[in-house]
Amino acid sequence: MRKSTLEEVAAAAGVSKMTASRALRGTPDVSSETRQRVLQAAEQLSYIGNRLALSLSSQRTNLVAVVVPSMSNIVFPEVLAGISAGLEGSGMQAVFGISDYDAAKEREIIHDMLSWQPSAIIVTGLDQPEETVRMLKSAGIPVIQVMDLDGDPIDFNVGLSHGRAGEEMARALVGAGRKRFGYIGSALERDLRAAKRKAGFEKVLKQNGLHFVEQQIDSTFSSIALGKRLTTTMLASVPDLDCLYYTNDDMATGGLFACMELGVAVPEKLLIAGFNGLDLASALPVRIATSRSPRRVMGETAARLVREAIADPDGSHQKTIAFTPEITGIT
Amino acid sequence: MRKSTLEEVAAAAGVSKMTASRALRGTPDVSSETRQRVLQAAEQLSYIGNRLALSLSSQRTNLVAVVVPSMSNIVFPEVLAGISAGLEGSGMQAVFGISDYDAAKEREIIHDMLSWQPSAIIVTGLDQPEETVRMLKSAGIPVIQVMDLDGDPIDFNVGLSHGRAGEEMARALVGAGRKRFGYIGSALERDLRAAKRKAGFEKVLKQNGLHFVEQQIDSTFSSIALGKRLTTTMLASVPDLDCLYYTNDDMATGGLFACMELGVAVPEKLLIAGFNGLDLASALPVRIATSRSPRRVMGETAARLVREAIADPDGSHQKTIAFTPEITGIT
DNA sequence: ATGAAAGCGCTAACAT
DNA sequence: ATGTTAGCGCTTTCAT
Repeated sequence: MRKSTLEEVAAAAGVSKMTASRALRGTPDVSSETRQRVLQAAEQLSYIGNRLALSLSSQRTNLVAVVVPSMSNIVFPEVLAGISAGLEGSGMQAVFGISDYDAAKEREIIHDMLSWQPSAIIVTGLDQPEETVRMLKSAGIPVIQVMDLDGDPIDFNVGLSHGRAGEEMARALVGAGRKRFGYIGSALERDLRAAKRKAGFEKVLKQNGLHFVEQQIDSTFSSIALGKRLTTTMLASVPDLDCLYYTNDDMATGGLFACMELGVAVPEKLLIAGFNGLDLASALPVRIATSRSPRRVMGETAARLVREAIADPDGSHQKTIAFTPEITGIT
Repeated sequence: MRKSTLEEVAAAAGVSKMTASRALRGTPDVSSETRQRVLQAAEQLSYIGNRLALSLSSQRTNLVAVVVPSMSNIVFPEVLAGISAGLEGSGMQAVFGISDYDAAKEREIIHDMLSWQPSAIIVTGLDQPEETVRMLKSAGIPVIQVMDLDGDPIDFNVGLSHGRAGEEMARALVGAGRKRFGYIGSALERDLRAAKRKAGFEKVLKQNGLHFVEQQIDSTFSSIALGKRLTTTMLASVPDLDCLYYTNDDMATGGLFACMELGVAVPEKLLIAGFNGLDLASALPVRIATSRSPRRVMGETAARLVREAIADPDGSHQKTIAFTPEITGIT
């Protein structure tokens, strides 16, 4: 079955293209009788409007491009869900791209997405290289950078400070009396926000005359299995740690599982700390420490900024919205 | 900065639109000197081609629409990752939509996506209502239904039989000597594949003169927390079960955590069985039974079918590709 | 190797 | 309430 066009629908209804277009879009000034005929003709022909033509002609796509580093860590789908929910009812639609934590790929994907003429673009983090920044700036649409706060925003910024999150966690753990710290990480050269947390954490350790007694950083991405493996290894060589800080909750959960198998008492002997505040973490049979980040809300907030910026392009809007993660699991 | 057009690039390079277009796309018959001038002009103007115009004019978008029910269950991102990877290098690009396990929303999203004139469409499952099926059929593009096998495919089909997966799991558990079965589920009226697994499981139980001694089905979606809660409740009222079958691994993991807190020996006293074969499940300190489904490979396979169908639209292609889940964790 | 004309399917702007 | 004209930015086709 060939794709039918507006012209064919119009012909079938015995009206002009323009009238058919109006009827289909629900413009008020069409007689209800005519509208009926057009709708019926469209139905009859299984007509589906061509948005390429629509958007090219009307000069707006109502597309919101969103670029995240990964889909395999549940936090990003959660942000996306927040964005989608926040866009609901606005007539705008989110389109997602994955950069795989790769700056070059991110540049390419942003370029690709911009070629679809989105009405706004949401990207992850503030650490895009200069060339990408230039591209985003010259796109002439609202740019929202989400999830991080440590850096210079291009335009709008919704996120939290990962440096501070690391600091606060260290402060809380030191305050809880922990002294012999280890660090277990993954892909820090790519996951820059995780690196910022680690840096903040170390800074506070230093202020307290402490340091990481041992650290192990893998080059692959975070996963429960990796956290488990690295923890097993580390505890074999340095059994007297009393606190382990991880890239995130996935890694920390793996660490907890390792402890359970090894019979290490958590948190009495060893306190385990991650980041994110995943649902998984709070269901665990043993409590681990974590910083709860409002991922869905950040997505919803980014969507709200998009809507406001598009509804009133010349208005003066609040450019930065900061969130503070809440630390849980330390008793 | 206003968006620049091909015409402006051409003017800046002192050539016609057509020559500029050829140079930018790398058509062979352009003098390298001219090409240089055009590329430089484009660079200078931060030119980004307008794909709306490109696609409208050339009559192909190279878009592959993909509709999945959810993003909050990691299995779908995994399928998407497989699709994206399988499309790499083909010049085609995946675009994702989420139906929230809602047939009406799915219909709407498919309609929306079709209006972008994708070159192919991948949808989840075989249970679309008639109207949606009609829409897909009349789209005139390859349709690939993924993840399920139990039903009548519209066109291409890549998946596994969830009915059989349930049967096989029941067979294995009965074979392992389990007798007092319970079922813990969630949102079965929406997650039809989970319902098929349960039906297959019950069929085999019946063949063996057995049945679910107790079942608890919540109307919300699966999660670790929900599995934990339902399990705690069920074990309080029926403590003598020796096997619990769950919607999926998330629920089963919650069940395991409940058992750990209650001090119920897994699997000695109670065997816990899920579905999916998540990485999470294999990292658990205690082994649970599961059916490992090849999610990423199904995505890659769907992408392969898309490429083949588009490369050779009139060729005769294999229409159905079946996978068999592997059962693990039963000793 | 380069250019001119026509058109993809729709809507904005202006009639009537 | 309906129709006409022009044009969105690009590629296709046909010249040269």
